Amino acid sequence: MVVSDRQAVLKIAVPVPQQRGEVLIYDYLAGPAIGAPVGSIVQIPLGTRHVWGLVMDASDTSQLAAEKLKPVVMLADVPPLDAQTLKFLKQVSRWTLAPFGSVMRLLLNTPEALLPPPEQPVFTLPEFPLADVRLTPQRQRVCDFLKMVPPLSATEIARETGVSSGVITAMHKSGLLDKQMAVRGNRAPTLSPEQLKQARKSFTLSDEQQQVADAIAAKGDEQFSVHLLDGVTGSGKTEVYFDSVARVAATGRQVLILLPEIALTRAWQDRFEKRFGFRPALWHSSVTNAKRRTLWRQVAEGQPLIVAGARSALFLPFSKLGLIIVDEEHDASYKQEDMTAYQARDMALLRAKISDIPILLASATPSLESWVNAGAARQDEAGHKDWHQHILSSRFGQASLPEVKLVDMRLSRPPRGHWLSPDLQEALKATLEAGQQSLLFLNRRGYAPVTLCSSCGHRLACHQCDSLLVTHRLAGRVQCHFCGISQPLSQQCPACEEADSLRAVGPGVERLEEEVRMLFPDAGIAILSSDTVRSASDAEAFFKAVETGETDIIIGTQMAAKGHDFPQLTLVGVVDADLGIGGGDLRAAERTYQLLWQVAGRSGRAKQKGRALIQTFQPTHPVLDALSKMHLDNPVAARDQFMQAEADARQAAAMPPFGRLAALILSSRDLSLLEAAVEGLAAACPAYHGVDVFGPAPAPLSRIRGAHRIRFLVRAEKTVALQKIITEWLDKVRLPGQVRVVCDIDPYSFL
DNA sequence: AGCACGCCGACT
DNA sequence: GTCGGCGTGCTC
Repeated sequence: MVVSDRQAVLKIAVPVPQQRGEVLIYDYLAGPAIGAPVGSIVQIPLGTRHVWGLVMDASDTSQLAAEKLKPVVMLADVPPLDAQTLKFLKQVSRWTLAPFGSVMRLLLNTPEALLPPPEQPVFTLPEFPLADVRLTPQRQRVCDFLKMVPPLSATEIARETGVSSGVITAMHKSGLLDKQMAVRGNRAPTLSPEQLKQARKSFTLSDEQQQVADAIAAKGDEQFSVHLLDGVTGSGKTEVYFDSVARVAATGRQVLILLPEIALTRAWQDRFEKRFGFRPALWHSSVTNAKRRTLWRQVAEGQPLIVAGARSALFLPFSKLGLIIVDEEHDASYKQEDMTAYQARDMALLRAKISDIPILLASATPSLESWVNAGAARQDEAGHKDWHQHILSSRFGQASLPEVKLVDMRLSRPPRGHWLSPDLQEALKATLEAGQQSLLFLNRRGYAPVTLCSSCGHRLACHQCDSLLVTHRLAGRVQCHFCGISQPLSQQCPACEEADSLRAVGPGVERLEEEVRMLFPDAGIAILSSDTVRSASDAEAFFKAVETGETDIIIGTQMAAKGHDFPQLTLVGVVDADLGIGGGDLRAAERTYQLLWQVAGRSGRAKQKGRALIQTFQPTHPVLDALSKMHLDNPVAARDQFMQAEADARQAAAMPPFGRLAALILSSRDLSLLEAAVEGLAAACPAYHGVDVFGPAPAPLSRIRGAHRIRFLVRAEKTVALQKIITEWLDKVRLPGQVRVVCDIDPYSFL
């Protein structure tokens, strides 16, 4: 059809998860959005519902008949996305092979931000005040206050005058106040000129920190560059990147600081506030709706802001972005593995490249990818020209790196059913007697990872997953760690029905606590795991007990490894260093190294010297050898030696970052249908030079929540257009509706 | 992703 | 005879 106005038809991207890596565009009559520029967010009818879409183009024609076109419902009450943000969304979609509609949803996840602000009740003094009503001092204060200010909400009046909000409602009821409905503007502060000036005030850094900060500044803030800020734990990386944050924020541009969700703790925020004198804008899963709405709109409007957020903050509609920081850049939680699989660190690099701004990657244990890209590896081709590596090799202040000792469990073996070697017991005792704190690290939740029947040998397993049930004594249940299903603990074997025959096998943190309590009955012992510390208030209580010295020994899972500062902690005991090393995981060694380094780094962060005892059955393994050299004169050299060996192995196997990898996971509840689909896909398998397809094989968890999963792995040379090959491959076959395919570019889970 | 349409089992 | 299970396919 043809219409008269040049912009009467809008080409709108719809939030429908179709078209792998491409934009699905439908035509709409512009209606109220006539003249809306590209990037505008509009509400449109789609089927029977209303959804938010993105204007991609305007036109006077449509291929479709006029009666098929529906009009746009409304234009969002926010500025259109700029060209850079649109380009970012498109490229994320093309890179991850996620449909553009799914990527769009990541950005449009805060629908309440798109509507005009809701009306709120506000209160004013009536024109003709009642003379005969008695005014209590509180009421008098409210009246005096309202004479000087515009209409305000009950909460605001209450806050400013120090009365309870009940006073205000009561005053309204008795006719002392008038109530009206009004739209309140954004009252939450962005960065004021005052604060921007404050951000720029000088802050004392150590010589080494200042040198690095200056080197980063010397590269300029006006174009794309990547800085790998590679500093040992406790070296003050945070303060160094705050220097860049301050410089860029002072120009009025927006700054994004990405942190693993778990690292967005009070401690980090306190550090921020200490440096800047104000708090950053926070973005993570538990930020309230009202705050999300405000922040989203401020970001879209281009107001000056420093946003600290988890990986989802990358999809805020920044319009004046000047700098990105990725803290703990090696952290595996930047990798999202479900529906829309993406690696936030890599997408942050993409965002910085598109916006032509600097990006800082900070870590004490950089990922092999970043380490190689920054040119730290000894290889023929140097790192990328835009990348720069900055090393902070000493701890800040009087702190030094902990002394690391390996405990050879073949020689120093604890009795059966116990997990602490005599050496570690001795160290715990000494630390306790010195009035200092210890952390025992065991990356296993619950009481025991395996429960088996001593009569028939049956192992308790999940009905709907390919996994074993974990005994949790504190909760009195056995639980599947993949689907979350649980059942009460029972003493009867479900297979042979023998009574009292189930035995817990292997250690979990709860069982370790039992052992420690037996050894040190008077010590304060606390478990730090996702089961024992669930909420912010749990965390508050936990850290308080550590701070006051009520806790002597912390028994922790992964949760204990990240970001927390325990000044009185001088001993770290790694109960089983071999846990993560086995298996066929590409990154197993790298990840174990990173995790154990971070854990060991919890020790001795203040004045007292710390140490770490690492229990292992394979003390000659490169990971453990490198860790044992942590405290030597040049910890970076020991680390680099390990990284180089890892890099060599990856290069020999042409694996990332030297080659490219993608996983295709097909899943279905119907196994025979799945197998047929897999067979069809295998038959259409691409055959190119420099491309290998492995599989089909059962996926890492061959069954989750009752869905069977089969996986193909595609490995390709670095120069190969991997996404194109996969798209063509999937286009060749038609899959039945019950079989789902998920692409994961650069997958992290193998096993 | 939603949501309606559509074709087969246990109930007022 | 209907209510409702979720398989299939469409949404400008």
